[in-house]
This record gives sequence, C-alpha cells and structure tokens, in this order.
Amino acid sequence: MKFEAITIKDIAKALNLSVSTVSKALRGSHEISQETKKNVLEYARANNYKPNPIAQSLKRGRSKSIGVIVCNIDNNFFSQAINGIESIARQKDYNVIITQSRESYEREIANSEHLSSRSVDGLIISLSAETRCVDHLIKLNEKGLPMVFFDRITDEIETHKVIANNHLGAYEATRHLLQQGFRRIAHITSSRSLSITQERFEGYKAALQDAGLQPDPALIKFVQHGGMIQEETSQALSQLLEMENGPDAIFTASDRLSTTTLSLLRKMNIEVPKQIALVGFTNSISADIFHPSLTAVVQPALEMGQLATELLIQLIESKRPVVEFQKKVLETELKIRDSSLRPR
Amino acid sequence: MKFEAITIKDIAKALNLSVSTVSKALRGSHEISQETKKNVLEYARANNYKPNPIAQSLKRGRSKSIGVIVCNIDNNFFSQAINGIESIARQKDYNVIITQSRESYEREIANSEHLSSRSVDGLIISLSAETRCVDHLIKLNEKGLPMVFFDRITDEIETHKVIANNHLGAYEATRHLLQQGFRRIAHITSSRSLSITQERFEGYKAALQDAGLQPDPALIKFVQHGGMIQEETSQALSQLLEMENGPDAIFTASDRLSTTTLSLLRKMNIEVPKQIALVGFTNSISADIFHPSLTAVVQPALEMGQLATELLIQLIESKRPVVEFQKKVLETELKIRDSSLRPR
DNA sequence: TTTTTTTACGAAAACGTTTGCGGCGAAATC
DNA sequence: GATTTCGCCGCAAACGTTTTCGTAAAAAAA
Repeated sequence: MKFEAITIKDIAKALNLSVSTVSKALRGSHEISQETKKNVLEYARANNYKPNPIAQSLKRGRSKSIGVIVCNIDNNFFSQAINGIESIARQKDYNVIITQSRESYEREIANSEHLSSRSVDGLIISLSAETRCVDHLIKLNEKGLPMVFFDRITDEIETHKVIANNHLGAYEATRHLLQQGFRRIAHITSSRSLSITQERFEGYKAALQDAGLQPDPALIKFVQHGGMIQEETSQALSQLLEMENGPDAIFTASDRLSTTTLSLLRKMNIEVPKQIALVGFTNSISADIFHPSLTAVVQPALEMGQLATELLIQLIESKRPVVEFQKKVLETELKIRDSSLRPR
Repeated sequence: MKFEAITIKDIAKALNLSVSTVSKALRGSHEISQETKKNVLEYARANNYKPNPIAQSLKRGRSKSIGVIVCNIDNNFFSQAINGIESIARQKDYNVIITQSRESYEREIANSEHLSSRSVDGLIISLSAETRCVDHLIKLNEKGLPMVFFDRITDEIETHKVIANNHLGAYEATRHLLQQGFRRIAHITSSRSLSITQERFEGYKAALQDAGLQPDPALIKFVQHGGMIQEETSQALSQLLEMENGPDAIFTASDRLSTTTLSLLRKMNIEVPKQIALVGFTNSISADIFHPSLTAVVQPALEMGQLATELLIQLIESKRPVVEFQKKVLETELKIRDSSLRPR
C-alpha cells in the first residue's frame, strides 16, 4: 500500500484503545474481552485493514516467504517444478521469490546471499552447472537457514533432498535403445560436477554393461552449461558425427540438451531415428509434436516441487532442530515415441 | 540471516560509536570524518555486514522489489518476458516476486492484493483470461502503486503499457496464408475480453477483407482459458472439423493454443499442412522441430519484459507524479516454416 | 580574547508490529 | 471486611534502520 494504508494505530485511535490491545484483539488473544475483539475485528474488516508484513517480518524475524534458485525458468522441467512449489507455498500461506542462476556460479552465490539477507525463511535450490563448491550454502546452512535441494543436489550438506530416480531413468532409456538394436549409443550430458549428470551417467553405463557392452569414452560428451549455450552442444554433436565409427543412437541427459540436439540434427539433415536414434530427458509438453516425436524420460517435476516445498516448510516450522533428513526419490517415466524406434 | 547477523548496533558497540554515526558513515554522509568512515567501512567489510532490507523497507517505505503477475510461467512467451524483467531488475538492484494467476480472476485479485500488501514498489501485470473487471487494479493504482501492463492490457487504467504489434502480426500471418492460396482460414483465439484477442482478431479480419473475403463467424472460435484447459481447445477444434464446409487453414492466436492445436491435429491424424495449414502465435524455441515445423508469429518477449521493467522503475523513481504515459508497441516477426506452406 | 562558524558526533523519534509485565477494578474466596 | 483471584487492558521495549535536531569541541573570524 502506498498512500493511506490503515495501521493498528489508526484502529486504536478510532476505537479509543491502545495499540497493544488492538494487536492482541486481532490475533484473538484470550486476554481481550469478546466485545472488544468484536469491535476491533469489525472495524478492521470494514476499513480493509491488512497487517504490514514488513513490520511483522522485522518483529518476528520470519518473513513467511521462501526463496527458490533454479538455473533457468525458461525450461519445462523447472517451470513445472515451480508450479509445484507455488501451489504448496500458497496453500500454506508462504510466498515465493524465484531467482535464476542461469548456470552461473557467481549468480548462484549472489542470489543465495541476496535471498538470505532478505530474510527468506528457507531456500529451495537446484545447483548451477558451474557450481563445484558449495561453501556459500554451507555457510547459510550453518547459520540456521533451512534449505531443501532438488534435482541437482550435493552430498556436502545434510538436509532434505528430492530427486528423480535418475539412475533408473537413464538405465531404462539406454536399455530401450539397446532393445531396439542400437549398439553404439552416445551420451550427451551436462557438467560433470552435477549430481544428475553422475547418476544418469551411471545408469547409462550400467545398462550397457548389463548388455555385455563396454562404454566407449569417445561416445560420451560433457557439455559444460547443460545446453544453455548452443555452441557447446553443437560442438559436442559434431565431434560425435565426425567419428569414423560414430554412434547409431544418442541419449541426451537434460531438457535443453535434448531439444537442442534434435534441432541440430534436423538442421544437419540427419534423419532421426533412421540415421541416428534419440532418447532424451525432457519435460517438454510438446515432445509428441516434435519431428520425430521424441522418446523421453520425463520427471515428475510438479510433484518434486511440491514435495520439496512440503519438506522445507516442515523444516521451517519445526520446533526443535531437525537432525534426521530424508532423500526422496521419485520415479521417472519413459515415454516411448518415434525418435528411438529402429526402422525396419 | 538467521542466527548471528551483525547489525549496525554491533558495529556501534565495537567501535564505541552511536548507531546514527555508524549509519551515516555507511551511507557516506558528509558529516562524518574521513577517519571514522574508514574505520566503520573496514569493520563492516571485515565482519561481512549486510544491511537488513526488512528494516530498511519498514523505515523507508519502499522495498526495492517489484511484483509480477502473469497467467502462467510454464509458457515460453512469459518465461522469456520474465527473463527480460529479471535482467533489468537485477541491474537496477530490484528484486522480483513472480506470481501466476493461472488465468483465474480470483487468483489475479489475490495476487495483486498480496503483492501490494507486501509493499512491492510496483507491479508488472498481464491480465488473466477470466478478467473482465479491473477494479482491483484501479484501486491499487489510485492508492499510488505504480504499475505497467504488458501483453494483455486494459484501457481502463492510465499508465505505461508495452505490447507487441498484435494487429500487424495477425495481419501478416493471415496474409501469408492467403498468399499460399488458403481461403477458408479459421481463427482459434483466447477469451474475448483480452486485448490481445481483440487486436489479433482485428488483424485477422483486416487481412481477409483486404483480400476481398468476408470473415465467416463459424470459423472463429474463442477459447475461454487460452488453451490452458485442453478440453476447451479440443472442443473448438472439433467443431471446426465437423463443419461441412470446413477450414483449409487455421490461425491460432496464442502460445499454448498453437502447440495444443498442432498436437490435437496430429492425434487426429490430420496432416498439416496438407489437409489443414497452421500458423500460430508462439515463442516456443522448439517451433522448428515440430512436425511439421510451425510457422509462427513470434513476439519480442525478452525486450517487452525489459522495456516494461524500465518503464516501471522510471515510474517508481520519478520525483513528481507522472502524468504522461506511453504505450510502446514492439514489432513481431513472422517465421515461415512448413506448417503453412501450400503443398504443390 | 570573544564571537562566530564549522566539523563531527549523539540522542531520540519514527516505520508498524508483537509481547512481557504491571495495574486496576470487580468478582470470588476466606 | 480483608484478601485473593481473575478478567481486561495499557505501558513500554524491541526488531534494525534512517533522519532530524541538538550540541559539544575545534577552527576561523572578529
């Protein structure tokens, strides 16, 4: 509110009461008579009184808001997760401040410090691709700021975590390609430092090994910024295509990476899946109208966001310090479409 | 910060100064000696002092934050616009609180009130599809809360507005279809109450009329929630397809509507553009890997977000009340791809 | 030396709340 | 009738700042 904005003081003056009485009446304290309460509540409602959250924050030391740090909003997985976060937060009367690291370590630090100094009551965070060191978060955590990690997590901080079953998701995707008869399956993935990268990589390798194949290092490409910088993806893809004994299929390990790879293959006039098959992690709602429609490992993004938020609020509102932390693993779903089907 | 968090008081105590002196020193006031300033600054830096923004907000009556209300984050146009908003905001040291109306009038009201009571310094808003009455915003505006509309605007409030050239964008899209030889061009669009709906509708009609054609009301479908509810889109599309003299092309007027329509057509095994051509408004970065690749009117979403934010901050920081308001119109771009090409 | 100006700092109020504590009148207990 | 209890309310401090005003001491002017 800018101009007027009625305060407790105004109510007190109007009703000939003290501010403390009004405050207590509004909060329904037992030490205020029914009649006074009624008067105050009525007057408050009639004049559209809204407590000033800034003052409340200052006084109570909590802001009823939670901060979110993701690498990028403009990404189906994260925007869906944010929908989940928002739905729970609004239900529990918290509000949400969203920030983007854009895969930059610097910005992740800046955002986390900014949020904490703005007194968010807790943090939901998915690490940036550049992040190798989480000291900035450890510091905040030690100061008592509750936090929950989701998707891209770290082992260095003990707190609740929510992830998809990346290992199994990647395993199933790779196995599916193997079942279709592909043998030279390349893997384009994100920064090596990311937990999701490692987990999905392991799943990929496990599937190959279970099929009696050795992973070929030449077929594995790490893209530093997870597809945010198209040039990086393009370079990785070109290297694969220039091999004398190149891949007959590609498994891409992140949302942006998958769409970019498909787009690049199309620009190069490489037919999918005829020349190269493709399976990717993606939460794009348009995967079925791609050309070809894209076989995808989809994560329960909405549920992950919801769960992370529930855990965070639990942490925030817990009376005694929480010492037992959970790592929730939600299942992915493999949606088989055209891009991975062996042409007869 | 939770536990410790060093305050001005702590600095004052440590340096044997008063709080006011420290405060002034930190802000570089001229009435503090160089030496004291140096001491204070040094101590502050050494102990990682960060002013408490909550206290500052309370004192100064401004929060250095701006609120954003869009219908849906999970939408390319809006997530790109938000990227633009965030980039300018961070540059000018504001932070951004994002909320979603999800096309609901109720939630738009709730969000706007919540944001204003949280003392955002200004509002950037794109109206929901359900919104017919903007009294809630008029009230806030009259109270002195600066606001800027973008994309889905209203004539009932005098303030800065940022839109794309919807009329021309729609005109060009329709003309392109006409040039390709299509004659029965349907139009699937959002809620009638939306400014973008009207502007795009007018552009569509103008193109038809300039080609000597009369718009056929039977070919025009208004979808209440702008494609957020798939069933609504599906129904509109079915009605078009069941006509005895149905359309040979469709022009969809919003992001979600376009992808949903393409998806539905594919599910129905209707070939695009062979049986029906398609042009849509969309900012999807994947439009070129759709099947078929989608001819699209794309809006300068990022720039729109940036411009809206610049205008808002201008409004917020202006000394005297602004009375002259601008309506910025940015040009769209028609990206011609396969979905609209007349098969030979 | 006395007066004026300047410099450098502190006291205190204010922003809008919440909350512990003390007080006062009336009812209840003895 | 004196004491205790209890219901109801106000005072004042506190949260961390910013800002106005007052005032010492030092410097400059007389």
